[in-house]
Amino acid sequence: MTIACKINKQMFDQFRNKFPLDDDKWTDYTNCFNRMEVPAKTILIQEGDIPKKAFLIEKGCVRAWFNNAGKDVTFQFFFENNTVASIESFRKKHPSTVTVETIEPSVLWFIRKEDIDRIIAEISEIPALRDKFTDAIFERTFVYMKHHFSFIKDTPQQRYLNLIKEMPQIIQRVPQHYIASYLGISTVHLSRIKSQLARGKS
Amino acid sequence: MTIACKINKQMFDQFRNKFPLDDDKWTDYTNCFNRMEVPAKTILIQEGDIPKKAFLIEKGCVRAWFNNAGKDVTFQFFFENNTVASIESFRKKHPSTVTVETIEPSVLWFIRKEDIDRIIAEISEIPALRDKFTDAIFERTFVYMKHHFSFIKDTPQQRYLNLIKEMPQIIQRVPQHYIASYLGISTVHLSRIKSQLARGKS
DNA sequence: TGCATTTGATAACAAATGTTATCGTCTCAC
DNA sequence: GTGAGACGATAACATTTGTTATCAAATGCA
Repeated sequence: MTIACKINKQMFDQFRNKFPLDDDKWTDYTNCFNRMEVPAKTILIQEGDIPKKAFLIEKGCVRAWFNNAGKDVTFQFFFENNTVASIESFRKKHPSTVTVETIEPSVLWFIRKEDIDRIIAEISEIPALRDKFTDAIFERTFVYMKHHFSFIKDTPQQRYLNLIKEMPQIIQRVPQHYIASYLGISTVHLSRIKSQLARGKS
Repeated sequence: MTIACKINKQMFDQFRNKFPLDDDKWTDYTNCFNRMEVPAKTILIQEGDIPKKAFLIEKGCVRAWFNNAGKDVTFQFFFENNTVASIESFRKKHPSTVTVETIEPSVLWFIRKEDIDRIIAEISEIPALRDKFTDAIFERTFVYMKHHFSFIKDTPQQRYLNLIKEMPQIIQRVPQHYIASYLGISTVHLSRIKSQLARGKS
């Protein structure tokens, strides 16, 4: 099921100029990534396990979800070039509170936690890269802040409109009941919102 | 209205052992903080302005809120020993998207952005302190993640119960309509939740 | 002290949202 | 192919939540 190899790293070329590293280090780091192709509904991280890997998506899409009173609640979606990790588990060494699962057949690059830790430790000594890392964490924080904002102030319809504005592809690629739980509403209500919008526009 | 001074830094002693710094640096850093006493409803950061200061609360409480279609929506509460800053504005040099305002008469210590930037740059060269800083950002991220979780999966009543569990003091110290908007519900509904809980328990 | 304002509870009604059930379409494994 | 299950729309009804209005108590300020 999993086909891993260490060749064909041209996928990473698009990121090359973003990291001021010499070629040796670059090769070292990109060599930590292993390619894998998996079908839809493959579980990458299991809720309750301590995750040992993070993933970069070359092709496909992925969701993070958790079980709430028997129902599955989707927490986040990931698409091409997103990195997927249970950052809270990585940081706190707790079991993951979410399951991470492919939605489509996907091409992923995985990297082991030991390697991530080493790379972070190394780049933290280089101010420019350390700042990049800090920026990345802040960006993630701001995304969640924005979600918090949105849940406090917006109606479900507005949240839906925001979502299709920010991730238009989501409509085509993600089953609607995942989107509904991500928005915190029932599938029936999402369906109603869609038909309202369709009627309103015609 | 603002009484600032540079003496009486014993307030900071409680944090002394958390920071592996020599005494000179410690004095340098704590000297960047200025004490101020302000009445309730003092605006510390104005929505739309580029904030120049951050605050540490010695005594009192503070809320961050923003204007949404004419209504004020409370985003976050702060109590003793919390630090208050518009981190997104600091990081991105954007105008603040929230107003920060005292709820009670408060004793605060403020620090200027230039000083923060210098201190962060300096401690980033010391691995132990750099890690503390990174941890702090992650912690903030996890708090917002938890909020996001909660809005997706919990009812308003559950969110209210969570809140009084995590910040019991909030009930005594914060007007209920601020709490309602923080929970994303109307004041009437919060009132109903409270009376339901009271009836259920008796 | 006394008055204006803020705060909070409650009722009545309106609107939003959830639940359950049904149906048609689509997809995918065999 | 084909049959089971996944998916999405819709209806009918139940429940939750919001809105507006009213009142009483608490609070702050002149």
